[in-house]
Amino acid sequence: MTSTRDIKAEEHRIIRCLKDAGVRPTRQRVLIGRLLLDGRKRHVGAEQLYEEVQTSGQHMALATVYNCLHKFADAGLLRQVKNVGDTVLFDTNLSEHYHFVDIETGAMVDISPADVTLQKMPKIPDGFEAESIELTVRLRRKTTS
Amino acid sequence: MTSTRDIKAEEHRIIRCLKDAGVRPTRQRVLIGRLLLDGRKRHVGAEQLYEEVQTSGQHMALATVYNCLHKFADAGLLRQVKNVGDTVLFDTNLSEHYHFVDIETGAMVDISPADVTLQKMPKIPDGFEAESIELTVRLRRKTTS
DNA sequence: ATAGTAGTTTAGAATGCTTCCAAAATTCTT
DNA sequence: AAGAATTTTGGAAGCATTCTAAACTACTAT
Repeated sequence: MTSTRDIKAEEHRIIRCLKDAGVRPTRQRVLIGRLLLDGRKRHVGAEQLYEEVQTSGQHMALATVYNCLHKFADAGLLRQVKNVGDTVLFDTNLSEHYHFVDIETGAMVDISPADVTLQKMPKIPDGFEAESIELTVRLRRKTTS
Repeated sequence: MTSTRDIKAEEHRIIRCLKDAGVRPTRQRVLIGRLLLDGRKRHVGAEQLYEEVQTSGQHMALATVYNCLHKFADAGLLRQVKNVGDTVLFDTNLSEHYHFVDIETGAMVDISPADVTLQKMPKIPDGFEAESIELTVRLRRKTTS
């Protein structure tokens, strides 16, 4: 059971979090913050998040969900994941890590950097710097033949 | 100067190549084969290839370009690249390698597997097998400040 | 508090890449 | 050369995402 007081406390935490990140805490952003910035590590798409918002009883334009996600990502509260399918996903796990991706379902599972060692790294071309390193292992369900 | 005879020889090479891959060598596929299966390693999108076809003086529906690219990829003549931007690219380099991607332009440069060492690899989840391992280094142009 | 202003939200339209469609054309087989 | 199967085609449709311009809301200075 989540009391009204708990919700208020949670809201304050989110509002502080948003302000610290330089993001104006609007009603919509606080709600999305509550859904995404709760410590759970997950990979969300706009459409899916939109549905979660509806389920929570609130309404919000789909465009707003997109706006928020991008704003959060720009502010460093989320990370945009670019390796997968047709749809853009956002990752609540901000620490360095990599991904397994099920090519059937698109489901993603994190790979801890402890499980991978990039011993030798290629030389970055002159005039550039690495913005991110993405390692993705695509998985196929084994044929049980 | 490319003689008519050279073109015929090239065409035969492509036709054999397609047949060997189990792909019916239609006029359109042979033309695209001439453009893509010439040994050059590059990353092409449908729209771009469509323009190359036009430039070559031939006509072909855009849908056919998409069809061909997918058919070629299914047949193992090309490799679909999934890490980048909004647009699907196909890679003529079939050997194992990774990519630098300029986040501004989307331009890609191959990374030789000789330049990277994946010393330790994460354990593949039960019931799955790795279909591919993608390593992408996103590059930002250095701010010359 | 209040008014002003800068930033946000909104619904729906617009975009752009890709796929679908059903008819016409082409390729392979016999 | 005829038949069967596969491809091509142009345009329509689909879909995730972005755009738009008007209404609204959060902050700031009064």
